[in-house]
Amino acid sequence: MADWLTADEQRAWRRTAAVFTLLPAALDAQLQRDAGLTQFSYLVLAMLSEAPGRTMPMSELASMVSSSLSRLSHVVSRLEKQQWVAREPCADNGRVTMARLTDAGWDKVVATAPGHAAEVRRLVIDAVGPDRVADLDAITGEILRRLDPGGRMRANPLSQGC
Amino acid sequence: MADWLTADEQRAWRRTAAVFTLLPAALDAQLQRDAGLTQFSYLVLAMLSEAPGRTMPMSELASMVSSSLSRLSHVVSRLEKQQWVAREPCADNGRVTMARLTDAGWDKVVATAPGHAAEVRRLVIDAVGPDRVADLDAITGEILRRLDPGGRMRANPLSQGC
DNA sequence: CATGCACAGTTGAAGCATCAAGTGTACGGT
DNA sequence: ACCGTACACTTGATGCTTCAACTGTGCATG
Repeated sequence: MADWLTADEQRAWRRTAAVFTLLPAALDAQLQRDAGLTQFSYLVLAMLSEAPGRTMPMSELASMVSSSLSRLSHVVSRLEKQQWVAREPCADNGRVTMARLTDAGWDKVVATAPGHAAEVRRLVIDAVGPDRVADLDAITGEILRRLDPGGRMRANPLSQGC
Repeated sequence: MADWLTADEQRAWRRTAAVFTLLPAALDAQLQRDAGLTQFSYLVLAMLSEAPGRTMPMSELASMVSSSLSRLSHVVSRLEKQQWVAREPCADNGRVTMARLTDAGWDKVVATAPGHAAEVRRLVIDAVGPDRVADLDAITGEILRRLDPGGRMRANPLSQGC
């Protein structure tokens, strides 16, 4: 079977692929264990916690967390059941729905963020070392440019301290 | 809300997190569209295609693709239904099951690999540029060391030319 | 103001992943 | 030979994600 990448490229990609398998699993495991949250649902809460009024239209939130509206809608339904998020119609525009972080949701984020941030630091930031954080930033920036040619991406932050 | 990472670290992490959302989705989309395969199921086929005799014990295969035995078992069941993989008992050891890539499975890999490799090159290798492939290799290597402290990881290659 | 179209969002079904439990095989000790 | 334990899986249920279809709102056009 032909080699489509050079040996060096292949090694780099194989390692990258392994990280793509293991890192999300590790971060999910920490959040699930300590907070009963998915990385994704945590991200949703975290983004809301930074929004003005802790409130955002669903579609804006969806683009912030890089998800489909459908996926977000399902997740918000679950978060609503736990009373961490509330849905409200928008006065200005009849077809937008606002997602608002409740006080309980805020408390949840506050309780969850430090542990998650620590895990991110341990597994990523400290792992690559202070010298290489800039390289990581540059590399992921280049890849993002390919993935999101329009540059339409929002920050997609894992939020406060993450 | 306190900042648990410095501004530089945070930016690097947010970009990284965005890549972790978008890149697997992009690669999955290509494979799904062109071959009706998941990235994971393709990886399983690809690993088998490189094994001697195109055959491997389930548990070895699982560690190669960094998955639980449970997940692998479900996926192999599906691949078996499509006649791409066959399960066979092992003569030497009554408790191992061998997974074997069938001829049809081999053909499937051959048909699928080039397109997938091209997408990997486009989105990752060419995106980071030849100068930075070594950096990518180093960074992912460091992260892997944290994720897999025992060093028990297999190569986790995306195989031929990927 | 009627028609058509695009946008914002929801819903239900189907597929895949994860978890907990179960089966059966090897192996160590007694 | 017997027992307990650890290993190599498999299976079924549950939950999340994705996909396709649907509702309802705004907006442009004639």
